[in-house]
Amino acid sequence: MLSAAHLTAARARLRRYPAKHTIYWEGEPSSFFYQLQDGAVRLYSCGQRQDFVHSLVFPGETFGETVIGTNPVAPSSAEALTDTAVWVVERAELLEVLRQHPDLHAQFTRRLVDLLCFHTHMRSNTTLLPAAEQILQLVSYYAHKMLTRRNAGNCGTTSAQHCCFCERLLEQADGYISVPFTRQQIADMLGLRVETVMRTVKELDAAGRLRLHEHKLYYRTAQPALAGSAIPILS
Amino acid sequence: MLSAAHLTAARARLRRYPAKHTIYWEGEPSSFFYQLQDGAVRLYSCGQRQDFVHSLVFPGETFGETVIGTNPVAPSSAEALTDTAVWVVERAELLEVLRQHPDLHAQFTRRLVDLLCFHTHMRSNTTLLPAAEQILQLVSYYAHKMLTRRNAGNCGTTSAQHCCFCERLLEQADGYISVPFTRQQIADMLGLRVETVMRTVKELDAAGRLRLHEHKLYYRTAQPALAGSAIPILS
DNA sequence: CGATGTATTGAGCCGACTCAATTAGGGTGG
DNA sequence: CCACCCTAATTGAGTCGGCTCAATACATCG
Repeated sequence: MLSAAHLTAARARLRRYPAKHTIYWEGEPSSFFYQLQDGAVRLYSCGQRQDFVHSLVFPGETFGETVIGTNPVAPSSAEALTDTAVWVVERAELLEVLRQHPDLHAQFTRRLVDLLCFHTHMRSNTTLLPAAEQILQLVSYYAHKMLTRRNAGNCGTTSAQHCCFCERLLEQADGYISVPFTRQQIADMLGLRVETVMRTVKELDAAGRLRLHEHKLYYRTAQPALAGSAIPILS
Repeated sequence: MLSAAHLTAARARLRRYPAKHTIYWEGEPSSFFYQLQDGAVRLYSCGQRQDFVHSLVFPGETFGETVIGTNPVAPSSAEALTDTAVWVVERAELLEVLRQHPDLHAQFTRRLVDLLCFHTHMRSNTTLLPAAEQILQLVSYYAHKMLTRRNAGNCGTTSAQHCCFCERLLEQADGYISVPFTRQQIADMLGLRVETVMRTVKELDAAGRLRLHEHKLYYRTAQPALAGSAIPILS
């Protein structure tokens, strides 16, 4: 994440996109780097029968990092899920700022490493785990990510950085949080079908690994609080 | 790839491993960065029923890049496929050398971007494409990679950097090259089963998209040379 | 030649997908 | 508050690609 000073140094422009607007298409030459200020973005690939969502981007996170490669081509499309505000940085400016600020470059590199680990992990999950485990891991990953945002105060209506997902993530008293994704979104992130997610989630509920209540999905982030004990929410 | 000077600056040690030796395990804290000098390495994850191979590493390529993250944990296991020689660099040394050499850091970052693009692409392929297309794309990717190595003279018995795969990759006069992978290796890289690869490859042969001859697999890297025309091998 | 590893093939199973229909929840204009 | 609309949630029946299991054929190497 670039600080305000870095954004200024890189001549970043704040652009606003309406919901469903495509910021760039997979396969086209990349020219820009992005940092989401407000809203939500999905990175995805189109298929004949379905879309595959590589990841969701939350405010404060960057995307389009691959622009710093030589002769870069977008490996995915980017679409605004809600009305969004995005800092847009030109490739050359980004390269220059990274050159001028070694610490930022190091931080940028760590972001790449995180992305790489995420995709590596998801890739082996897809191959090696049954649908139920994949769903749990996905929900767990995003739940922790959103809780961290929430706890850092980066979210909510008082912050400049709104995120429809984090805001909809309601913590329950008993250590469960509501999962702010639709079945379709979960399916798209795993390459599964809505119906499969539907049925698998019902099984997970029956097995006590998730909870279903009034069509909403709940995930346990912490052990149920026992009387008198104070167990912090995992982050 | 680090030059000899960089390796020296980073106090890299050349270590040799026998075939089938595991260099590190998925899940354990990472302490080192590696650059393959000689041999071949596979990065993989173990599953209950099968292994999943994230990628193959050839001489001159690096692996374990994720060690530069904060609190790094290996996202995959690394195993020597043949007898290998590997330059091993301590995390702290790598960080220091990258700090001292901005150009190297930039190059390192581009390597991460390449890896990210590769995994992103493979991930959408897994979800969106049928087995036949996945096999073609995989073979195409590695064929080009190995041909590039070959053409750059980094391979062969006269070079210090041997690679059992590149050496086995024989070019035919008609623009076909032999694919140096076993069906099992292809299956592991795609998360498929040997039998599935077997059957799909036969279909691809029938469809003229691949060629099977005496149990060996051939991939067309260039158009069949017409009389009098000089079509270069794609790289 | 025997051992070991890879290639092949066939039969049957199964999880995930396809297709189609129905129900529920939320938001909007009247 | 109600009719209407649209998205999301559900459910059932049937299909299919890829997997499982088992057996056989090749190939290479000591």
